Amino acid sequence: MSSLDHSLLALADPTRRAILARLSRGEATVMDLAAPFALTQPAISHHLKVLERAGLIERRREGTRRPCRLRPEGLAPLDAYLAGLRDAMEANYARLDALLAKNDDPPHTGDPA
Amino acid sequence: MSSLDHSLLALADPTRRAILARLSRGEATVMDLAAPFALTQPAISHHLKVLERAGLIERRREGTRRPCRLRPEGLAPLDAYLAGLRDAMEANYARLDALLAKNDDPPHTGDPA
DNA sequence: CGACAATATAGATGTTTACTTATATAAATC
DNA sequence: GATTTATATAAGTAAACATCTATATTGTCG
Repeated sequence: MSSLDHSLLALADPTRRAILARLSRGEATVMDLAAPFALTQPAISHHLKVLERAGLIERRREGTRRPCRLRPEGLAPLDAYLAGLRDAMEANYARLDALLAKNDDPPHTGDPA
Repeated sequence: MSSLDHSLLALADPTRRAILARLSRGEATVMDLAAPFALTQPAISHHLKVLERAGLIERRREGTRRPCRLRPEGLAPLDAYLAGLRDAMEANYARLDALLAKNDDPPHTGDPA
């Protein structure tokens, strides 16, 4: 599974985005995160694993706690993909525009009604 | 459901990203798209509906065909979200860095080994 | 070492999602 | 108007996912 898959799957869940939003206000432990979300601790642990696999967060050990924090580099694969996709979209759009502009006389497919 | 949800859910599926990649080489009909993907036509139709709901593609009528093409504006919600997330991540990171730099003497938690 | 605290893992369950086949709709062509 | 072509919708199924409860792990403190 590609890094892009992991990133997009991680972000596709609203709970995980909420966790990221919470983490953007600073480090938090699993219990910290579980509280505002009306979810059990195992559920949060699982979400954190998904976010970690995606490279969007990282965790350190602090005694029995495992505080998480955001990991900015984790966005790189997504950024790269979106940049490429945007380029492709705009290039394609420009090409279509050019094509449509050229076709003042309709082709053999009875196209413009 | 937010526009962001729709975008991320749409992109989270590899088949749908492959469809976008194919569309970046130009317009295509449902049958055009079904061929290289070893999927049935209804499956593709469903994926196209998801992509359209996300605003990532648009379709026109051409007789009995429904050619699809990419829709660049569709990326705006995602771009906005990612920009905000990146800012939050970097701000948080900078804040942590500052914090760690200030703590040359370790705190009461036996932190740096 | 024993009890407690924070997190992880396992197993089970309900819901969603991707997919299939079969059928319906819509437009073109004869 | 009947047949064919392109797509959409419906109904069913299997796999994936988020979630829970229960339990295991790991580290701290008395």
